[in-house]
Parts: sequence; structure tokens; C-alpha cells
Amino acid sequence: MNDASPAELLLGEGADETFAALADRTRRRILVRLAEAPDDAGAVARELEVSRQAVAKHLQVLEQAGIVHAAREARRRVHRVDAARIREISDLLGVVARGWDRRLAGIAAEAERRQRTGELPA
Amino acid sequence: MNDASPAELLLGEGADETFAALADRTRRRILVRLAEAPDDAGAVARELEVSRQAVAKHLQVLEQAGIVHAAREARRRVHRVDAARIREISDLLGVVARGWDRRLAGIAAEAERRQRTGELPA
DNA sequence: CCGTAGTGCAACCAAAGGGTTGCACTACGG
DNA sequence: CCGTAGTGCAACCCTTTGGTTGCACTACGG
Repeated sequence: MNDASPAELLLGEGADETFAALADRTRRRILVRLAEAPDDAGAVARELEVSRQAVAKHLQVLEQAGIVHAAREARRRVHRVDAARIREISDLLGVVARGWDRRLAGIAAEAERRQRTGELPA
Repeated sequence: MNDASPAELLLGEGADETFAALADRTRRRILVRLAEAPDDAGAVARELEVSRQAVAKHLQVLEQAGIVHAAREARRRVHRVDAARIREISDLLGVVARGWDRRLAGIAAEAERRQRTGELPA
């Protein structure tokens, strides 16, 4: 599905938002909590013992990165994790790793060739 | 290989270092550059147009997270990307996504059951 | 044996970011 | 129709951190 280069994947448009969103521990705690059950900011805040506003900010970041989505229900905003998005990120890194595996394999082969021929590295 | 729960994987010991390391754009640029060819801090710095010290700091972070490794060669410290580690992170997120997929499937099934029976959600 | 190209450490700066409190607004539900 | 439980801003604080400059140290290589 995704045949872009590692460089593009890691440096491309949304990469910053994505990785930054995952970088914060509290944000990941919120993620875990929402995975157990979708809920509104206040409820999450009470359970994690952080202020409602802090949670709201984090949810904004996660939403911006497409990792959670919110839907109004009466006067609440209910947030749910987008598991597909998580899988997407996983795949992205998979591509990166595979790309580098190939490159490293090439380098190893080259080194081995030099070993045999006695040629000196650059 | 890895059957830990999503929560453990995202909140466990090394998670902070790992995700934080990947969160910075300059750090990812360094990663891409090192994937092209292992090199010392100075060389990378010149190419990316950042100070050598800045690169050194970033390399320290990446090393701490186990994403790059350094080896002395003469008076240089040559850094190389650990592709296996990247793959590990990818797998980790894969487990998280799968775990949540299962859970979400369960929730969906439950919702659908309630639809059929006309039962009200909690 | 000296210049040079690498390293490591430290101080410092400015921006970003995670957290808080406070307040005004909205809409159910008794 | 009022209390209450949710929301959305905004201001503010403090710590983190990405970046810089500066300097002392080390070890090749002509």
C-alpha cells in the first residue's frame, strides 16, 4: 500500500504531529483509558487525576494527529481512539525498518565483497 | 513474540525515551542521514547545517533510546542506525493496534447486540 | 612536533509545552 | 426555572529542551 521512502515517511507532512502526539506519557495514558471505553474529557480527567483542561488540551493534540475522534452526544463530547490510525503508524515504521534493512543488507554485502577481494574501504 | 497488553507497551519503562526520541524532527533527519551512511557527529552537523554540539546532544538521546549505536574508530565516534530497533517499535505499535482492534470489535458487537434487542446502553 | 580535526563538557538563551486556575457559556433534568 | 455538569477560552507559571557559543582535551598525519 505504502511504497514511499523512509525519508519521506519520517520527514513528511504529518510526521511531526503524529510522533509528537505519541511522545507524551499523559497523552498515552489518555489513549489507554479511551481504549477501555470512549468518554468525555471530564470523566477521563477525574480518573487520571489531572485537570479537565489539561486533558482537553491533550485531546486536541491527539485529535489533530487523527489518533482520536470526537462526537457530540447531547452536551458531552465523547472521544474514541482510532485503532486504524495506530496501525497506520505501525505500518509506517515497518516500511522505514524494511527500507533500512535493505540498505544495511546492501552495505553488509559490499563490506563482505571487500573482505574477499582485499579492497580497502573508502 | 510480544503478548504484553497495549497499556504495558505504551506506559512501560522504555516507552517515554523511545517515543520522545522519535518526536523531534531534527532527530528524525539525523536518523535518515545516518541510514544513508553511518558517520560521526561533525559530518552530520555540516550536512544538516546544525551545530556539531546540537547533533551530539540528539545522538545522545537516540543512543539512550537504543535507536542508534556508536563505535569508536580512531578518534571518531561513528554512529549507525539500529534498524532492528525501529522494527521493534513498529511491532510494538502493531500489538497495540491489534489489541484495540479486538476490544473495539467487542464493543461494536455489543452495540450491535443492543441494537437488535433494543436494550439501552449503560 | 605542531597543526588540525575530531571529541566532551558547561553555560547560557529562547521557545515550546504541560499544567494550573479562573471565568463565561450552554443545555439537560429535577 | 434554577442547579448542575458539561464545554471552550484565556492568562499565567515553571520546567523542559533544542539550539548556540566557548573552551579544554586528544590523537592522527604531514
